[in-house]
Amino acid sequence: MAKRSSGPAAPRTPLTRERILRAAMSVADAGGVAGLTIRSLATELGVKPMAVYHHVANKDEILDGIVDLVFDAIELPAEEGEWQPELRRAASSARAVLKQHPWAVSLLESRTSPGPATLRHHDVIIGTLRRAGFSVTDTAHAYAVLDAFVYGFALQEASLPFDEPGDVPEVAAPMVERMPEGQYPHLVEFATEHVMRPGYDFGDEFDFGLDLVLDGLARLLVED
Amino acid sequence: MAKRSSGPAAPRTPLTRERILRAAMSVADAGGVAGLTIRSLATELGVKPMAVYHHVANKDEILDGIVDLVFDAIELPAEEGEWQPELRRAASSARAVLKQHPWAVSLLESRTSPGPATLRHHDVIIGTLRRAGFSVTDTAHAYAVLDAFVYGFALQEASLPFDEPGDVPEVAAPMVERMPEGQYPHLVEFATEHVMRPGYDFGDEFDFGLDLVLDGLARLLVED
DNA sequence: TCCTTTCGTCGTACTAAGTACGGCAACCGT
DNA sequence: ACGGTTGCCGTACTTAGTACGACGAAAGGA
Repeated sequence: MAKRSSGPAAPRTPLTRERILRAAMSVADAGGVAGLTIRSLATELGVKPMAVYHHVANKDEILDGIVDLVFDAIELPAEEGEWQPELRRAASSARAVLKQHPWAVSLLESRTSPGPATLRHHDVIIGTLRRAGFSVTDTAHAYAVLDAFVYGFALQEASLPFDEPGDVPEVAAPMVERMPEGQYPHLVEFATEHVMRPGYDFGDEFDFGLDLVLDGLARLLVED
Repeated sequence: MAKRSSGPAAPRTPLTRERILRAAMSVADAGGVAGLTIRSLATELGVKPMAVYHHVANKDEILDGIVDLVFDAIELPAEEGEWQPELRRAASSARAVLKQHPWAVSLLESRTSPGPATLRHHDVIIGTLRRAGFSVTDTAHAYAVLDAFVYGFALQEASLPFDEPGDVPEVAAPMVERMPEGQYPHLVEFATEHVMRPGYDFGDEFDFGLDLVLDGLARLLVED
């Protein structure tokens, strides 16, 4: 059988940090962070638990790693484009990615050591704002609102009890039923007259909010 | 010794669901959600672990419970006031409470069965928006942005690696040092020229963002 | 006042998960 | 062919959630 080595530095192709993190993402996508254990991860990789620990120090490092992978998947604004469309695209991408990996949102809070993709992401966004003409102070303002909105929206989406807009009535109806009569009148009105109507999709609220934020920021620019 | 019974229904005053949830909050405040275990909770209560399970079904119920306690602590807008100041007050309160209990933010995502205080909170906010004159659709828009911003901001605050504004330089300086030369130019500029300057406090960004959002919503109202 | 019923608490123990430690085997260059 | 290196695994210890059943104190009736 032919050797598989193709040069001076060709190891055994086994289990790299990279492969571990990818697998960890799959497992988390399938079963949430709670379902991501060293053992489930090892099973996914077709390997015994302790093998993993030769490539990462501990589970926290895995969690940090997959958060950074998530940031890596988010589109960055282009250097050349106008700031508004570029930031809109980046924000939409962020939202889309976070929707695909809902566990990422809750990890954001507990991870305090940002990886390279995370830093790059922040760097490029800040750069876009500065180039658009925002002062350093206003850049701080702008980035804070924008990020807060995107993360917050993702957090809300992640905590929705339904995945598909079509599922809403089936899920919402029993919840409304269980509410004590007249206790939450506005909530009931809101649910029956809006949320449970056909065509409702919470995700649609994203564009509204994003435009509101970007408009507000634009106003900040012209005032100077 | 006198009996302690003061009527027909005077139980033993021992370990109620209420006391358990309060204690769980304290433990989480002290050591984060990770530090909240049935055993640590039992210790805090001066009781053995299994005693807890006579008042709650499982740990998830405790987590749901303390999330609802957090919502309970958030001020509600008053029925009589004007919508803008009232929502501003409610949002500020939410942010303050979430800052005190940073673990709550990450729990929001994983909990899908809202408690009474949570429902009340939503109900009153929706009511405030409706009374202000927002249509049902616009109420949905408005609530989504506002909540996204508040939660997102809380999420950002919770993931800051420092607690006190004064600590910033000590924490940020080594992070900047560790960044590869020229890799993140905007980030470095931002850190050195803004974040590490005396007087910087990320929390100050909240009011800016909140005003931006509320202004945007007000504009929505007059356009009709 | 004593016994019984009931309810709250506890002891024990099982399972899952993170991970330390040391052994072993496959592959490398010589 | 051979020793070293690298990567993988077996075993086992620790912590955490929690099922099950026993124990003990409080409340009510005889």
